[in-house]
Amino acid sequence: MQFLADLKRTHYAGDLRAEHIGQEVVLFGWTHARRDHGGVFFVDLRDRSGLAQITFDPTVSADAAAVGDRLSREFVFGVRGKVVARESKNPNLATGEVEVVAEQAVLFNPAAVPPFHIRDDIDTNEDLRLKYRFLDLRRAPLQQALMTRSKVNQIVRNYLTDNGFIEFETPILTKATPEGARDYLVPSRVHPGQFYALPQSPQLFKQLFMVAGYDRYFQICRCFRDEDLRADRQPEFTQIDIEMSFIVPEDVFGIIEGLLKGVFEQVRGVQIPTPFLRMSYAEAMGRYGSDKPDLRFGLELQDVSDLVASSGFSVFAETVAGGGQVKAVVLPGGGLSRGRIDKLTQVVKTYGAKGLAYATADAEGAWTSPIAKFFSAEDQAALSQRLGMAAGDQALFVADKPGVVAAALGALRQTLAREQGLIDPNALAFCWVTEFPSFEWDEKEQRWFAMHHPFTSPRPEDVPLMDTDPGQVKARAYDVVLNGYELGGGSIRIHDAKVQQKMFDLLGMSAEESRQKFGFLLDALAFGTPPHGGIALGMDRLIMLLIGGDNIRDVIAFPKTTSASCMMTEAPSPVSKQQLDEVHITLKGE
RNA sequence: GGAGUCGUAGUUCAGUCGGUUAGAACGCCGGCCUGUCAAGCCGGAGGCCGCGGGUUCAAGUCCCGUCGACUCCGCCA
Repeated sequence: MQFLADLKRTHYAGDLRAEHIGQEVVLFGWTHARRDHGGVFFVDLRDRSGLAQITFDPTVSADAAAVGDRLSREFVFGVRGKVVARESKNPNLATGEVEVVAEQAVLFNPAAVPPFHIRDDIDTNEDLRLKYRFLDLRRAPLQQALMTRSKVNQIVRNYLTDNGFIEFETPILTKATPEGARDYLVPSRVHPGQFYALPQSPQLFKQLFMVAGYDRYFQICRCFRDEDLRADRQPEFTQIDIEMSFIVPEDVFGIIEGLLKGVFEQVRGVQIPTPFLRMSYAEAMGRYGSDKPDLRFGLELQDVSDLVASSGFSVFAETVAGGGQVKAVVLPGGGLSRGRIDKLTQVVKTYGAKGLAYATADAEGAWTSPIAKFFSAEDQAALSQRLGMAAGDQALFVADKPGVVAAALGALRQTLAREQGLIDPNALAFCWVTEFPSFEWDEKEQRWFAMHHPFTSPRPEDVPLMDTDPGQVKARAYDVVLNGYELGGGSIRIHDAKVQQKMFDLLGMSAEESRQKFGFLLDALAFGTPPHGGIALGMDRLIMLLIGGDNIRDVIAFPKTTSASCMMTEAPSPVSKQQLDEVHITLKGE
């Protein structure tokens, strides 16, 4: 009987249990560890399901033992044998009640000594693990992340298909877009000097599916943005992309809530309550200093601008007089040392704050604080009361422009919560953030930019404001947020060619320019476009949050480093002169 | 583009005030061992101290630059 041809795998190693005792099994896998006692010896066979202990006993099979004797770390082998109960059980192993006594074995392939230990609790530098990603991927945590990812793909497809969505593909080689993220460009060989771009998202294509009448579209698609990386951002990432016709935002919310409910139930076995909390952008920024608020803890931002406007503390008074804000976060129980506050001051400074004022209240609301001398006893009591401070509570203040106050205190809030252990690791705090401004003013370029994208519909009642006060226009846009991460975002789109043209005008795009860049869209809007809208969810972030991780590299099989390189393939890399010639490119300085 | 942290054996780290031959654990190689669980015991090999300059009688250690990894700011419609 030959392995592979006659002897097929009967089980995965990690699935063996007491119920299999007495059965003959065939296992294939890698040598995880080996414990040799001179006579009988043990080899842990590892496959994608886990480990099983193989016992090689020369008195059972000398041939099998001879094969087993050659096994070293990561050698690939197969074994046939009987499952037996162990003499001494291992409660730390899922298969710890049983072992397989080898009767026949085959060495398929030896292995070089791996550059790092292939173990679950590895502490090796990530760059080395990325260089040998195929070894890192043998580890259970990564295998589980990728298998979870596969499962989510299937749940999403089933759910959306069951709800009448149709899955389509859209081009990867497409047209460069003037707004938004930096494009990855692909030179054209056939058209010298011209370029395709990789899609930042299939935005316009999915809208055109609506124009074409397909009504409900989805795609699990790769998107590309040539911007700097973060722990939750890769240059190529995967979106669950959705678009629907004849809808209002609530329809999108319902579909997404049902989708996420199903995913968390089937993957984590938890019930998440729906509908999710809805919160305006203004409220999110005001209370949490973020458009993606982490609602797993309190520490809300509180405005004291009116109470300090006429105080003797000129930093606060002048900030308010200049149109700024003074806001505070209160840490119940306080106890932050001077050294801790210095560290937190560094945190807020990275967001542009000039400093961090602080005060500890007593039972009467009187302060112990370097700035206490600037406030009367009445002022101190009034501020303590406004902030709801009990004895010993510590307030941390930032005074600045609203944007700086929000960013600084928002980050401070997050840092404090983490350091003080205020976050329940099992909590899942979903919410929708709505009513985003349509436009933000760019000081440097002295023009309006679309906060979401230029195809986002303003609220109908705000359309006239586009002419008079663009900063006040609210968009029919929405983000779904989980634990402080933006899980996805979308909007109701413009389906009126006149409004779309108005949008391009406002963004400073001439008629010729808009026609050249988006002529096909303007054409489409003229040919019977239904009201429509949609959303895209970040698949990588979703998986990361599902497994309780904090870095999307851990849920991507072959991720890139923060400098957008692949340590394994060494991409990007130089190309030959001939390849450059074919696409009509001359390198600078050559 | 900017800030911070890190870079010493295959891996994870230590290395004092700049001073003799750069250490430990794990891994690796050899030997012993019949019930281990990352087995154990004995022995051995293994170093471009990221790279380049500088200061010094002397640099893993101090200074400057550079490369790479990570985290963050800017950026990410």
